[in-house]
Amino acid sequence: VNTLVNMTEQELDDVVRTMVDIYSLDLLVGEKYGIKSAIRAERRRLDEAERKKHMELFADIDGKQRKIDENALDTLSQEGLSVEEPHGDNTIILSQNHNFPLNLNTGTDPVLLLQNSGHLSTAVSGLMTLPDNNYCSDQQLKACKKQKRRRSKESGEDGEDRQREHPFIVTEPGELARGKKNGLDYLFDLYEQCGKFLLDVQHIAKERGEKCPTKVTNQVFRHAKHSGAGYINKPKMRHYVHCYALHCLDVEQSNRLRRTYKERGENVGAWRQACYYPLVDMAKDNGWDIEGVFNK
Amino acid sequence: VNTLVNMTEQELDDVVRTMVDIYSLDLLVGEKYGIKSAIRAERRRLDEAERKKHMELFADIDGKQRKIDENALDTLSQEGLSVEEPHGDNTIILSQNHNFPLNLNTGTDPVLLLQNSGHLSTAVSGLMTLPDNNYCSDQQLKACKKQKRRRSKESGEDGEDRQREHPFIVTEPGELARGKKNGLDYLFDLYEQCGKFLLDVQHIAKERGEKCPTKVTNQVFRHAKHSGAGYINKPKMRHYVHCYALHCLDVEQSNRLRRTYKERGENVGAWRQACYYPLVDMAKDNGWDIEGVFNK
DNA sequence: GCCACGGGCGACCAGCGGACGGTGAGCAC
DNA sequence: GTGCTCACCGTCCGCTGGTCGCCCGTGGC
Repeated sequence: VNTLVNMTEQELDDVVRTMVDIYSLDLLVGEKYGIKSAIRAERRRLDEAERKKHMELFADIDGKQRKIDENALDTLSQEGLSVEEPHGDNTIILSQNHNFPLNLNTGTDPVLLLQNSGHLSTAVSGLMTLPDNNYCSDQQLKACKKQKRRRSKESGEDGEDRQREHPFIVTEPGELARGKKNGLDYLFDLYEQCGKFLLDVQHIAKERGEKCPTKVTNQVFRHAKHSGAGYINKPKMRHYVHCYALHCLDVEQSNRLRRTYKERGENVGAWRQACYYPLVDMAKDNGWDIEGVFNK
Repeated sequence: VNTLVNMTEQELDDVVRTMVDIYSLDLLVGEKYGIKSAIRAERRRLDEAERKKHMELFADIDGKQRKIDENALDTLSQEGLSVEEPHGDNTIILSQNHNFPLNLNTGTDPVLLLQNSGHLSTAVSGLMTLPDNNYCSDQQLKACKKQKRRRSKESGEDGEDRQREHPFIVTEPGELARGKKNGLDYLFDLYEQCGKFLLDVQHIAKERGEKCPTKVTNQVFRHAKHSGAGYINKPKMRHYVHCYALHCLDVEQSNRLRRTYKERGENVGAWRQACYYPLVDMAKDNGWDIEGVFNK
């Protein structure tokens, strides 16, 4: 409990990042398991250890408070552990809450935070009208992140009470949907956006030396929503995945399908169904040769 | 809804397997999302569709029952869908419950199953002393898999009421632990076994064209347990992960550490802690050169 | 025999991946 | 205006990955 404690935060971050990378390799080789998480855990443990030391200094000034402080710290750091994920929230401004060891405030509305500390220091008061706050003190802040927050109006795409998106219709490539409908080009664009949001999340995670998703996870959807892209949601994106896949694997065929189905006046559901078959055929026909198509 | 239905199970399996592989590539390139699951879903949908057709033939014979049959089927097939995973259970005998579409019985004690049907047909009786049975009928058999089962006595490693494993002590390489203790060589052997179980699970999954884990998942632990390796469990394996990692990355250093700590008479906890530092140093020192060590 | 230590692993939890189907928007007439 | 089609996405669910701490095995005395 010495070498590491003497390292700077930056050094630790590097170490963790490197270990993470080693770990991935590890997995690919299929030999060993979990260095990454071990290191992450260790890092957190050490962070806490350091914090504790600092606290002890404080405590020495006020001996009586000491026990309490330490308990509080334990609780908090435990919270800190379980927070890891929600980091992703509110991170549109990429370089904001960087090396903040305890990320309790990160992603929490500043106003609410103030409320909380106030309440906590004065005892569980009856003044609290917000049920969430009650829960917060009861459950030791566990649910704070779930708090409703005002719509972030980052990059224009705002929208007040978020209406349901217009349904998709089968459009041929380049065609704009008429009436209150959305076209398939727009649908595919949503996937591109999703990809961008994934990159965002990955960068943020790497920057923090934390768990870094390899695919579009719930967290990515959350990030998208908080970044103002409320029109992106899991059920929808999952629904049309394979359509987008076809589009990526074989634009020609995808386009042909779109034209055919538009011509026939089929609805989106039918088109969506139809997208399975070329994919399956593709897989069946040349099993492995398809790889080439994927080289971006 | 024709091309695919005409394919044999075998063909479908191939297709799915291929699609799965494409999907992995997909992820690596970081371009698209979820073909695999789409195909899996589609496959299930088709399976069900076929089943339904069969049922309709049955139903035509007894028109009155038809509605009921279909409802039952819906419920059951829904069950079937969510079961996917537990497939892994009881699979030590690889070729036993193969193409069983609804695996409700799979992994359930035959005796208990009998009890269930009896009770279900006669109403919720007061004879039931097993609380689980109640739950079973209430929750439409959802919890049956959770039922305690008699210990499978596959490959010798039996053990009646499974005692807690002896604690580990720090041993030097090759040294057998004295008294009621286990040595570190044994610990590392557990990880090797874990790796074997992972391979098992992967093979089984591939064989079935189903989700195939890339690392040691809960399912692998389950498989290990059901295969008679009850002495392997998640908390333990996770606890010592990084020790095993060190052992794999640098046996020399790992061995040295073991000797030192044995000499000093340190306990396992201290040794475990100590295993972090060489790893971190390793990562710190030559960031990327460590890759070489991983080439098996 | 008895006690104190320390660690094995049962059981818990948040959040994940995945899925369904009720609203309610939308267009045709 | 009216009706009825259909698909968007709120909301659910079985698990998973990750963790904690109780219980009890264990060795020293």
